[in-house]
Amino acid sequence: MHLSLLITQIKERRAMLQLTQAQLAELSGVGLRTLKQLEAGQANPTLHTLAEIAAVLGMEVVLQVKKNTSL
Amino acid sequence: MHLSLLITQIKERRAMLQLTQAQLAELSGVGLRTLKQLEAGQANPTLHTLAEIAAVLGMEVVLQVKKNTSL
DNA sequence: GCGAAAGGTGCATTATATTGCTTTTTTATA
DNA sequence: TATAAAAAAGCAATATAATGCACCTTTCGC
Repeated sequence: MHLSLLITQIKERRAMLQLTQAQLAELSGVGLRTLKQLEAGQANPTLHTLAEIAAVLGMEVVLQVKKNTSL
Repeated sequence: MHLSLLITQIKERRAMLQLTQAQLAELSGVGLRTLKQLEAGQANPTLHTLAEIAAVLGMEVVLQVKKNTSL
């Protein structure tokens, strides 16, 4: 998994929308401390938390089938 | 967010690969109880748990930009 | 109908995600 | 450079995800 990619996407998207961490936290209903930890890569967020943040950023969490399946 | 959609995808994918919950739990390293709760819709899994399960199923968790952005 | 396999659920414990508060560090701007 | 805004980090409390175990229900073969 690429948590770092998700984090990058969130940070870039937030910057694009010109939102501060505090604003995104407020809009998403997620605690500021939680958002900070997530962006700092110091978190293993729940699906709910990730989805709430993503929603405000105009994104959604999806499961995508990978090209090269090992099983 | 559509937790139900993610759940459906996981269950269908597992069925497609002809894996039992016990087998998927074993392969992903996730507790059987955890997987059961997830498939039963009684869970708010962490990104790590979801990703581990998805990986075994040949899928990955991604953030997708939605068409209709409200902000 | 019986029995086995798979799936679902109650209960309790442990690990950890979430949170607020405070302080420190970084960034940007006058 | 000052200084204000934003971000990062330490600390501690609370909520809850993850887990195992036991037990019940469903499904499906014989």
